[in-house]
Amino acid sequence: MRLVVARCQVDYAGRLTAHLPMATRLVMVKNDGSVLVHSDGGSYKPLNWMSPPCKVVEGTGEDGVAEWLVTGREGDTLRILLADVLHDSAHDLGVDPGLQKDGVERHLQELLADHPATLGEGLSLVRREFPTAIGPVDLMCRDPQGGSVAVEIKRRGEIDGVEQLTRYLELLNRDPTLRPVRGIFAAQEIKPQARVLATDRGIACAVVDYDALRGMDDPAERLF
Amino acid sequence: MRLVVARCQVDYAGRLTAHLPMATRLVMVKNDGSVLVHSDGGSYKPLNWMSPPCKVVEGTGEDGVAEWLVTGREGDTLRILLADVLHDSAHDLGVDPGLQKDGVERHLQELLADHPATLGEGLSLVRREFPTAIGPVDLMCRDPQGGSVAVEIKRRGEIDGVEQLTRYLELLNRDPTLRPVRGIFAAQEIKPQARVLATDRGIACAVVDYDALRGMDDPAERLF
DNA sequence: ACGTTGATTTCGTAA
DNA sequence: TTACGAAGTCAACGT
Repeated sequence: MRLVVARCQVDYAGRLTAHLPMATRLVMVKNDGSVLVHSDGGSYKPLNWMSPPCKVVEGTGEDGVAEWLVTGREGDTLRILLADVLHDSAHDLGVDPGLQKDGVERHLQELLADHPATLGEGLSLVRREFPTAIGPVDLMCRDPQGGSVAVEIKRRGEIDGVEQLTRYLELLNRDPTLRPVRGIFAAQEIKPQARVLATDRGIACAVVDYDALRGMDDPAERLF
Repeated sequence: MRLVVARCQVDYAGRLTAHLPMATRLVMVKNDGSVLVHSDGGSYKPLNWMSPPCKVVEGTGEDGVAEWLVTGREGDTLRILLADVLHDSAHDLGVDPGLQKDGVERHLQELLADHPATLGEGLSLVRREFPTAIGPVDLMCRDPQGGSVAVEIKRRGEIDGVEQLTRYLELLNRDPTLRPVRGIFAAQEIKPQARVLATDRGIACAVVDYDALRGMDDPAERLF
């Protein structure tokens, strides 16, 4: 990895065109050739960048100003003019062992599979990841009357999730051994527009309390 | 901005928990206190990070190993153990003038609002961002026969956009004062699958020439 | 190789 | 301030 701190101007041309006026920034060049231009604020997203695979050609423009031309796979280009180089160093980082995660949507699905009744009175689990031709339904349950209930789980409930559940329900309701199948859209938070669409399609909405579920799951974390 | 290259171990606890084993990486500390941990590959997204506003406390753990504790607003924490520091430098970057973009969907919508006839013979604009219960339709137009036409605009036309327009049309066609409403799916580029789906649903596709539109908009940019 | 789905998404804009 | 959609989204996973 190479780190360059310099006054620079950056121009990108690809799916869009973007321009950064001359200012002092960090230019990071990774081992695979990818380039990131960071300022001293914002979030983790660079001001401008080129994703791998790409190629960097270092040249010299007018007035002896260094010019880097980065070319991507789809013909997009990033041009960097380096006016004053304040720092330039290279480092051998080796291969990273990678990130280990825990606590994402998968976890929410596991908790709800253990406590399906929190989604609706008397619901019991049939199976998780119930297979269909267009992908697995998060949870398949049964209600006290013996009816089938398909559950789609999201961390944040938006319109896309309702669409997804709608597709599952359409398919499942063609199966005479399951029909009729109703749907529950479960999420930690449900956006108003998603709720409108779900209600319009006869899909119930369930807001899930992740911490409460975790408490039910692990008695040690209960408060009483 | 401070740049540290070091063998380090990183642990995050917040909305999820994440762990990075000991390895050599770049740790970037921005002026607002935000921290980014980058490896030498991947994309522009760091392996781990803390978004501003946050606070960094440098301490010393067992065996004299440096330990940084980064605390975010929502009580999430990032703990960094620095075993071997290979590089450590600080740089004053100042405030960045910011990025200028061009060519996004908004601009395309403005241009098409000014020239609706490029979408279909004799079309005229009723209004941009025509409101519905599930969100605004990009353009609402009227054809020479007085029929309503809903237009969904994308830079790249994919299946999601067709689904979106379908939802609008379904809703709009329930309104007796508008009915019947037909749809046009407009984009700079339309993926084959999206075109198939649109056609199947009786939605017309319009491929938009951004440069030509811009030329119509600004006579100075015309080539002839 | 391609499509689908999730994300500590981030970022902008309009209500 | 909030809420929503778009992103040069990226990345993991299944077909």
